[in-house]
Formats: sequence, C-alpha cells, structure tokens
Amino acid sequence: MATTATILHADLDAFYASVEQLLDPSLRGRPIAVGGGVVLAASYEAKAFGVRSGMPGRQARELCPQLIFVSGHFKHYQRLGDAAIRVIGDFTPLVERISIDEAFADVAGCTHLFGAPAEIAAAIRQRVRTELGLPISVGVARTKHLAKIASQVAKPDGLVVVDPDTELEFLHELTVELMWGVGPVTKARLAEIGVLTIGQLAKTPGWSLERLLGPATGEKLAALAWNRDPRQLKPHRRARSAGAQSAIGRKPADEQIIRPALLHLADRIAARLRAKSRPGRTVTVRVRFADLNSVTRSVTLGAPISATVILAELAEELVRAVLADHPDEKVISLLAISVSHLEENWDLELELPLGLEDEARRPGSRLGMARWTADCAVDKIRDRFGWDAIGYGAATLGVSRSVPDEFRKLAEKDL
DNA sequence: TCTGGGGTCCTAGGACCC
DNA sequence: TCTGGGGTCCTAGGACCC
Repeated sequence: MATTATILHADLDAFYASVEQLLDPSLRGRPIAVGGGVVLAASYEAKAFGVRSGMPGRQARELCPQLIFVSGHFKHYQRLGDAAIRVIGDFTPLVERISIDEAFADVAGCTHLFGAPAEIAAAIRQRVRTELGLPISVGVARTKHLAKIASQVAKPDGLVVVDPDTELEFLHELTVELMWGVGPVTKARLAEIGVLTIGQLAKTPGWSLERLLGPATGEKLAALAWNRDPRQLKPHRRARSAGAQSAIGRKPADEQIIRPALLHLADRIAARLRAKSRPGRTVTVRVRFADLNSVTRSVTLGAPISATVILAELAEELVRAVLADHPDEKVISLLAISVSHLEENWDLELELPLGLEDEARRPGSRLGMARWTADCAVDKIRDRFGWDAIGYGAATLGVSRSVPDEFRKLAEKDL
C-alpha cells in the first residue's frame, strides 16, 4: 500500500482577472483582459475566445470583439495573493510558494488537527472563497508533480484528489503537455513518434526518449510518467538570480539608446541586490535583434557586485561585444541584464574586499568608493520618498515603460 | 510598426587542475 | 614523456514555467 496523499497544490484561477471581477461586479461573467498594449491576464470568459496572456492587445480584440480591457489594480494583487497563501499557512508551516498565486503545501503533520488532506483542501477553498472572494483550485496527491496536474485538471474552481491506489490510471489517460517540463517543443517531438498521452510516454523505451530529448529530460519524463517524482517540498527556496529586461520596440543599436536603457535596468536590479545584501558575481546580458533572435554574453567576476553604475558599465561592455560580433544587426528590440551567482549572506562591508581599499579610492576606479556611497544615498532617499524621487539622470528619462513597474514587481522573486 | 517580464534548469564544449 | 580519466568552473544557447 502506497503512502498517503498529503501534498496539496493550490492555484488561484485566472488570478488578476478574478481580482478585477471581484473589485468591479459589473465585470463578472464577462470577457476581460488586464493590460492594454499587451494582455497581462485574461478571464475564463476571455480565454474561451482564445485570448492568452502575453498576447498583443490588438490580436486579443480581434479574437474577442466584446473584450473589456481594464488597467490593473496591482496593489490588490499582492495583497490578495499574500492573503491566500496565509490561509494555507494557517493549516501547515510547510508551504512552498511558487509565484504570487500558486503554492505547494504538505499537510502530513496536521491531519490530526484539521482532518484528512481532502478536507483540508476543501476548507482552504472555502475560506479563500468566503474571506477573499476568489476562486482557487486545489489538487491533492502523493507527489508534487501529481498534485500540480490534479489542480490543473480541477480548474476552474475545483478540487481533485488522486488516490494513491489509482495514480497511474489517473495519470496515463492525460495528455503529455499537462506534465511539468513538457512545452511546445517537447510536445511536438513526442508527437513525432506518436506519443500523445502520458500512458504512451510511460510505455516508450527509455533509450528512445533519451535519444529524442537528451539524457536528462528523457530520464526525468520517464520517471514522471511512472509517477516517480523525487522533488521534495522546499519551503524556503532562495532566488538564484535577479534580472530585468525591457522591450524597446525597434531602435537603432546606438549608444544614446543603449546606455540609458541599461542604466535603468541596472538600477532596478542593483537596488534589489543591495536591499537584500545579495551581490552577485556573474553578469549576463541579452540583446534581441529586430528579427527577434537574441544573443547572450556573460562574464563572471572574482568578487560579487551590487553597485548600480558598475553593473551598468559591465553590461554595456558586454552589449558592445555582442554588437561587435554581429556587425550586420543595426536594430535591436530588447535589452536584458541578469545577475547570478548571488551571495547568500553577504556583509556589505565586505563588498570592497580587504586589500582593495586603495584601489577603490583611486579616482575613476571601477570599485569607486564614491559610487558606493552614492548608491547608499539613493537607496535611503527612495526608502523615504519612493522610487521615483531620485534616480540616475539618463535612466529616468526616455525609457519606454511598456509594462507598469508595479506589474514587474509582482513577478519578482524574493531574494 | 510596438510579440511582456522575471525566473529555473539543462546541455555541450572548453579551460584547467589533479 | 605520453596517454587517459575525473571533477569543477565558465560560457552560450535553449526549453520551460508563471
């Protein structure tokens, strides 16, 4: 007899759109999209017409002429998302939050207090509905993978419990794209060899999958198809990287365009790194050209950084190297910076390592003590007066904000 | 003429060390 | 001196997730 199903996966339904329908009752039951130029989220009524997040607004309107666009109430998203996760936390401390609207939980240790996992799941759904006014779907199973699939099957506004004795019956009749890690490319590759369902995947020889998808992916999918999911619940995952990007339309690859854009991105990232004392050693830039192909370039430093201007300068050097390698590309459509190899608990005093103080004080030095103190001053002013109270001249001007900064914040992981 | 934004993990080759 | 193997780190690209 298998162990009990105690893993929950809870997922708020069409979260941003549901919040808008909660705030404005006249929107309930109608197709709505959050956003304007680009769809940030769509209600189920809009999804029925094929409207998807990330879709250009114009295309969405073509698919659904009666679509209602609403600008987002971003503060409410954060508040209600946090509140929903707290409801889960009232039952068990073992909660792994995946994003603003989604979390795993293990209720093995609290069934004696609150009843069977299925009852706990029902109670969570009931409380989120009555206390917050939002629909949330929950899957209950023995593993994370199966719980996640169960919640997807439960949507919208449902509950699915997978009995440990009938796991494979449940799993094998579903299509492969419901599996974690199967996207459009993998789905298409599997379709080439006639594999459409998870059951067919399970019966496919391992060597065949590994040849088709590579050793790691092949082995992983084979394991998941037989419901062997080794992943443990990890309540306190720390972020491994922090980044920012900006789609800039179609702009010439000139310094006047690139420098302010990179400074703005570096400013956003570096401020986050400093706030959590997590400087990073690797800087990666991505340049997307007019044809939407993109190229990355990275450098790993001997010591971690979190100063805005240093990050911006390194990023600019990397972008220059990319452009030098692609002399025919005159137009760029996106710039991105990411910082990884983040330090765990970095004492800010150590950012200028012992022995480098002299170098730091040298005028024009990259380590620049003056720059460091400037960042600190900016951070303090922003703490008191808000982000836009101060900034790096060029970065505050002329940077197109196709997506509101509040929306960006929602997607940021806690460092 | 606006195809978003923030992340994770895997792969494959090369450098380098033992 | 030559050959080989294993481990680690770095880099660039890609698939995928929300």
